[in-house]
Amino acid sequence: MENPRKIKNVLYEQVARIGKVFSSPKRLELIELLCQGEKTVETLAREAAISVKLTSSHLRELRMAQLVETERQGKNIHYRLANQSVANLWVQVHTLAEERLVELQLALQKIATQPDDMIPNDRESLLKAARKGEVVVLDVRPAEEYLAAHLPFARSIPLEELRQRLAELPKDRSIVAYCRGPYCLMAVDAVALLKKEGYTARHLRDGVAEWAVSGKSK
Amino acid sequence: MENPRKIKNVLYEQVARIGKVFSSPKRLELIELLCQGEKTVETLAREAAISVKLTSSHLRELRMAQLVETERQGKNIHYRLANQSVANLWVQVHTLAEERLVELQLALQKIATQPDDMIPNDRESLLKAARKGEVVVLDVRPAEEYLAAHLPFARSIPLEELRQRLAELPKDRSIVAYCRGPYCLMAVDAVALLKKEGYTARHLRDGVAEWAVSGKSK
DNA sequence: TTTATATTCTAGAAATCACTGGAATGTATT
DNA sequence: AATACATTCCAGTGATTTCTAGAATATAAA
Repeated sequence: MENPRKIKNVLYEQVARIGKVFSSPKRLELIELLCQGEKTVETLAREAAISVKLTSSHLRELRMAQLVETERQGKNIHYRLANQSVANLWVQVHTLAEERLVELQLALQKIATQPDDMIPNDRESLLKAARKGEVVVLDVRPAEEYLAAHLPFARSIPLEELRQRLAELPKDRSIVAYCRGPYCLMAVDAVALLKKEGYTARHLRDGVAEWAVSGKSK
Repeated sequence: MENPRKIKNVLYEQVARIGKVFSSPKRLELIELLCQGEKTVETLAREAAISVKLTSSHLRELRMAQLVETERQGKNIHYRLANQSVANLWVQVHTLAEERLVELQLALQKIATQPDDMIPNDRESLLKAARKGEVVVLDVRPAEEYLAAHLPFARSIPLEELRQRLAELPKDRSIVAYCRGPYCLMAVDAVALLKKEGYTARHLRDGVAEWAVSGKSK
């Protein structure tokens, strides 16, 4: 048996490899995007608003920590999370951050313009209402992300197409929009647009990854 | 409303503050120690085998990320985790690391000398056997850690005292020892000692923090 | 075969981090 | 009041990280 101290050092160093991945804001944003489904480097770069080169080097870190897998499809390389635990860990980390960091709580308050716009996280009753058709659950993310995974009973109208496709939505029922999660502004924008057009609309704070942690996504 | 990109940057930067804490091997070890209960700086330094100064500076990082709380008791300052979510996150991080990193799996194999020494993680049946008194669940951590929290039905004999207190243990029943978790060697040592002395002994891979994640610790 | 496209690799600059030693702070003991 | 003890703060050094720019690679299209 080797020196116990050396063995321990190896163990904690290995765990720290995972922690390191979650220590950079840009990488966190890439992970959140990958929680929405597999994406190419170019797409990730565009959606995270950073250069392709920088995206590639952050993805390299994710690869070296075995947290993503890649697959070449023609000219593009598609990245996806290695498994559901990675998405779960992202949710745990940002949830803990929201619990503990006042600065984050304050920044989040800036997003939710009116408090009434956000519905409480009572998943059971939302699910029930959605099943009965009392509310329309609206996924405003890009169509590919909806196809990769979406909440039960959700309909897809990407934010970009929402203005033209308003007619598809009923005015006599409450609309609940959601997007990638609490740091995504698409659902907020969707609600603002819908309310201006005379709809009853609120938005859901959580995205698919957050729901999955509670074991209710589809 | 401000520039959405700037708001997002603030959000991810804040979450990264939490991630950064988990990106250093020494800090991870300190967190694991704090999962066992509150401790002084000196104790943490000794148990993590690093200098008090370095311990203090790592604890400073934990404090600045609001993940620990401190309380002065006489000459000493006691550190404790801010809440259970911090311990849960540690468990999630090391579990993911064990899932994904071959290097970690290999290093862990070096610890568990004989595979039979470790019992499978069937918590229900262990609990049942412990309740009936068919097995003795033995906590070999220091007494303070046992007092802070321990598994149901567990008895405390710190590893240091085990040799002198062997008589307290029955030879006709199976003994299941546990310690701080999978990276702690105390339970392994305890089992080695017990087997040499003619006891039937195995060890539990998980510690209190790992059990708490499944909601079964006391 | 040439050209365009998507991605990675390499090198370098600026910022940050881990760690060490010395000084400072705050509490308990004498 | 003086001393000892536990802990933190500060300054400095070497290592690491983030990001940018240029070169290299691999595939698809012409």
